[in-house]
Amino acid sequence: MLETFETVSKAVADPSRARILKLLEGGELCVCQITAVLNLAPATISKHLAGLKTAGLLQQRRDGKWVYYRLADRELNAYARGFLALMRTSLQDDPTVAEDRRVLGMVNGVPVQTLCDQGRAALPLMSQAPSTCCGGPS
Amino acid sequence: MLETFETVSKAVADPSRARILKLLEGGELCVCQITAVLNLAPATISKHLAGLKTAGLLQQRRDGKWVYYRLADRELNAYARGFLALMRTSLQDDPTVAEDRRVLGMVNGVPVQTLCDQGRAALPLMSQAPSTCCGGPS
DNA sequence: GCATCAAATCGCTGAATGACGAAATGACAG
DNA sequence: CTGTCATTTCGTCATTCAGCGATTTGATGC
Repeated sequence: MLETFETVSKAVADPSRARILKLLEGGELCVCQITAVLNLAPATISKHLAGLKTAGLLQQRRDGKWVYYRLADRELNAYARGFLALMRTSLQDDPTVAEDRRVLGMVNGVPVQTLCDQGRAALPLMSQAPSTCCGGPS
Repeated sequence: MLETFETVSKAVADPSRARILKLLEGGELCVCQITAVLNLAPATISKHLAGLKTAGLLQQRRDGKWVYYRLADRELNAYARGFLALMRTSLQDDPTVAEDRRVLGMVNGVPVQTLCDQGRAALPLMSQAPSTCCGGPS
């Protein structure tokens, strides 16, 4: 029990994984969509998703070449349920989470296929790293 | 915000710190009492307590030579409040937490002064490590 | 003052973990 | 069957962190 609690809380206690959970509150997403929003290496995202799934926080669905993840709705252990509920009321006004949601909006405007092909370059305008274009730090 | 959330969730996501939080749900305790129950080095306990305090989960009170810690009731940030509430409904039936409560019962039967002097040796019977007395593993 | 003692801090070590690139997996198209 | 491509796994590196002993801090009492 303590072990399960530890697994779930450790899963939540990482900024990248917390961002993923907040992203998925809007509904299921393909791995490459999550990767585009968080702007991390696919291997890194994959490992985070595996950890969240192990903790019982996420469920998985395969559709052709793509794998979609969503917040667990059944099969969740008692602690996963509690933490997901807590997440839902947390970080609502966090700037990073808000920015992620904004980028997700752009990501949703692009077919998954295009996104997988081109990654962040597929997004309309403003992408890549927090860039210094148009007069960033000198 | 994400940073605060991370601090609080990381603070909770450790078995020893979770045990401390569960212990303090029964009311404030002196450092040496917590040390006796968890059976860890004082330095380790002190570091955990400092971390929990930094996260806004605990408050501190000095009484002579002793320092008492309790769950934060005011001054707690939004996340600390949420996590403390979650903790209260979690691990209620966990064996480790139950054992801790049992040991705490014995600790409460001993004056703090005696406890500080003798540590776990001050407890009535059954103490030290999960011992193998009376026919443990052969 | 000065000794005492609980607690906190410092410095260290071993283990766990986040991030990545490279290679393996597994589903699909031809 | 073979190639392609999204995802996962593997191996590695750098960082973080739990735990402890040694030392310092700070309040008490003589």
